[in-house]
Amino acid sequence: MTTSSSAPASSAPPFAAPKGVPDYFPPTSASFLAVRDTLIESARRAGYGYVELPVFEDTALFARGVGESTDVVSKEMYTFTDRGNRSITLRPEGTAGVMRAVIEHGLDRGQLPVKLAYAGQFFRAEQPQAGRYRQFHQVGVEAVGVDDPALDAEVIAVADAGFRALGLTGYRLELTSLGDTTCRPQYREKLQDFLAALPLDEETRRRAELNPLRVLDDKRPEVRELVADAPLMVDNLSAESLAHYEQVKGYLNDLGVKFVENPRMVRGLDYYTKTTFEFVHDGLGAQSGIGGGGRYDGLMEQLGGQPLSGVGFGLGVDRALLACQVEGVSPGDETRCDVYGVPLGEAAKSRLVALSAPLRAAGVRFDLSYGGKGLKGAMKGADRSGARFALVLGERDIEAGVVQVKELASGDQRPVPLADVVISVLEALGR
RNA sequence: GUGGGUGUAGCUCAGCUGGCAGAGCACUGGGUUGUGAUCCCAGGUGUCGCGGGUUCAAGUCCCGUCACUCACCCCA
Repeated sequence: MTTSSSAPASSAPPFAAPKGVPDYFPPTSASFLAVRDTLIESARRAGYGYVELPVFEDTALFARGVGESTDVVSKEMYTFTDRGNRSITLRPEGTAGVMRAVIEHGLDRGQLPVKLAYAGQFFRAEQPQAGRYRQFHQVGVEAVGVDDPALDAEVIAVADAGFRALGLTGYRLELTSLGDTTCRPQYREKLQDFLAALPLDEETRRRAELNPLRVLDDKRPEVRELVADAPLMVDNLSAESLAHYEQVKGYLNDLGVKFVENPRMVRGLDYYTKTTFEFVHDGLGAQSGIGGGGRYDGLMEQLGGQPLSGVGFGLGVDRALLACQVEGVSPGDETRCDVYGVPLGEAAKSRLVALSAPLRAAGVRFDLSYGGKGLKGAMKGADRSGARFALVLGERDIEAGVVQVKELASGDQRPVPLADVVISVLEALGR
């Protein structure tokens, strides 16, 4: 690397990442990958097949699927017009896109349920905050086509197992039911009547009109007190929804998944029905939800497909990673390489470069010192790489047909024949 | 969109009521010519976010501005 001395030192970098988007780089990026992969693996173990879907879709898909009146659609979408004059939106959530793909490719015409998992980034133009980014990452699953409470429980268990596999313990699962198309409208009216009689401020009154459930979840103590006696959805469920809810709880007990009921839980997306849940972690600040989901029985039909039920979740990779950091667990924590090459001179360098191919092919994570650093600098590189062994090679070694294998932690060093390097290294690593 | 907090070295941050730019980590070179981490020595570490004002004198006080951040709202 050459340094340019012509440009004056400047305090501000020439470019900064757009507002509210995270950069992940080593060593944190290793944990990020591990979190994402661990959560996907949990879904894979339950028979969910991976789907890779586009990051942008027709704007109308989200407007119709997520709901026009939601905050997400009304003010948080990244929407633009493409060169064909189509309105395009960067996906703010995952379920609508999966449903679109299921319908478009007729995945629901085979055996049901269709069980799919996805991972990727999502976009919402919100004010950034701890754990809330404008580009964030989720792992999600959707199970479409079977209205079985055991499936609700499975989805929840998959999320729980994923978090547990990460080593997380400081979270809880909150559960409730939002009812169905018969009982929810009735309850909503009942709740609005109750709220209308309360001395609420203008802002809250407006919210009561738009989404009365949300008022129940207000953080202000004085409001909480006012709504303490408000009617609750769980007390006004239809017979069918109530039975469904009870069975979900029963299956969760069978699965050994602990939960607490929170009848005041709010979901920001319109499509949820019946079972809804959220994984909450204390210690993340205000954005405490590390995952959430539920059942969405009207969504497929709403998007022009068959009237099939569905249930799924979205788990926040960024927030799960934060939770890991808060709890002091570091998934994916490993050194950068196993073995590090230290060449002395050009001849040795070309020998080590040549060796890197067979070593890596044998599964050894191998790096070497570039740039002609000299022994001291190259050894320093070996140390910083976290490698267990250094391969030191100089003129004397080449003449003798050997390479020095040095264990960095102990300082022990021994020559091995150059011809047997790969085998010797594998042996030294205990493989 | 609305509030609070913070902007000093690559990173984490000191710097009291105005008076010469600081520490640790990291980085580079050296301390036996073929050995790192430890130890010692030397060294870049800098528009003190930016602009204006007050003052003999501003990192410090005032105004503006931008950025970051936390929170409201909302949510993964």
